[in-house]
Amino acid sequence: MLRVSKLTDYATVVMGHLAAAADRVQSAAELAQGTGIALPTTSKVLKALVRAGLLRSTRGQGGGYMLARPAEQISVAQIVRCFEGPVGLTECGAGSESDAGACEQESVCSIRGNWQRISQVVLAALEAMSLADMIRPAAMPIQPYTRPRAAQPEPIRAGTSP
Amino acid sequence: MLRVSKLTDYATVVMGHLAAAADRVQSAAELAQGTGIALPTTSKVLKALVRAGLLRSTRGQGGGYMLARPAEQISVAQIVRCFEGPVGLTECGAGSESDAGACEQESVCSIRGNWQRISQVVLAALEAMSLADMIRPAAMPIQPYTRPRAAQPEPIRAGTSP
DNA sequence: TCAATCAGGACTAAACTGGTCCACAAATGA
DNA sequence: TCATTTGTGGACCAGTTTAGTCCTGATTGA
Repeated sequence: MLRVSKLTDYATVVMGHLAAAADRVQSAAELAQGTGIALPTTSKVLKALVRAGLLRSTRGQGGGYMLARPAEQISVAQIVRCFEGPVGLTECGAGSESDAGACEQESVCSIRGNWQRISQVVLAALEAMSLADMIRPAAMPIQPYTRPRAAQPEPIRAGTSP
Repeated sequence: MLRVSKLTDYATVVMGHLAAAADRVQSAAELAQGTGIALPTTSKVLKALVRAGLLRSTRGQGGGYMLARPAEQISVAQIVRCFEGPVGLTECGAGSESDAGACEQESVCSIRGNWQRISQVVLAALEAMSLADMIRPAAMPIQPYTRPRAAQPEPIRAGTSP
């Protein structure tokens, strides 16, 4: 798939919703209704975003969630990382100390370094886009895409209701 | 994860192995041994690559696999697409005619267009790198990555044995 | 004809994801 | 002080996906 998980997708939508009314505290219920995402799921997403420091929450009556900082200072990469962990297209070296020695095909593994570079480009794209850009119709601070050859993938999605 | 599947990963390794000895037919067993990937799995990967037109196979004694065209003319995007389907980070609009109407949050869904652009950058990175580049130590025809701010993800991987 | 080799697909086990729910903690206002 | 509102943390489950294996058949060359 090379997809971002649904929760990540939801997160961008929820964050977008919060960014659109940046100075107002909104409760999980409000956000759930506003985005069309089920309340328990919205809640789950919100909790993760708070833990990651992207949102601030207040409890009690009149409580709810707010962006922890201006939308311009929140990158899509930060949101993605919060649900997907460190961004990288392959998992070589990312963890498993016990695996040491598993990847012995030195001869072939120049491939690894190149995968890393590809991942960095992906990461750069995610870093370059802020939440503020995201809620603007077609803002895009990253370099344009030049179509390489023939037929290409169809559009994609974000923000579907569950 | 924002990961490519293991099969995709294996595929780049196997293709790399074939590219390294481009004029020689190699059997599945040979490749399995050469890459350290289990034979049945190697075989599965090879079949998929043939079906996608990236490899040519010959049966019978002395049979095996070869690149369908020079490594310079095979992009990483083609390999990825063979296992992951159309590249796109979110699934909005990718299919499900029955879902029409599910994504009604028009207000928020400028987000969707922006996800599409991010996906295009990813795709461009994958298109830009050929299999030939991939087996060269650090070749990288795509623009360098400029580190955005503080701490960042660790390295990644490709080509681990199963 | 026989052995080597690929082709296609079924199948299983494990892992992951999405989604729900519950018991608890904190804030607020009466 | 107490009831109510709201977030917190974690457990849990069902469905899906993924990785990996295996089997049966087709093709080819010796």
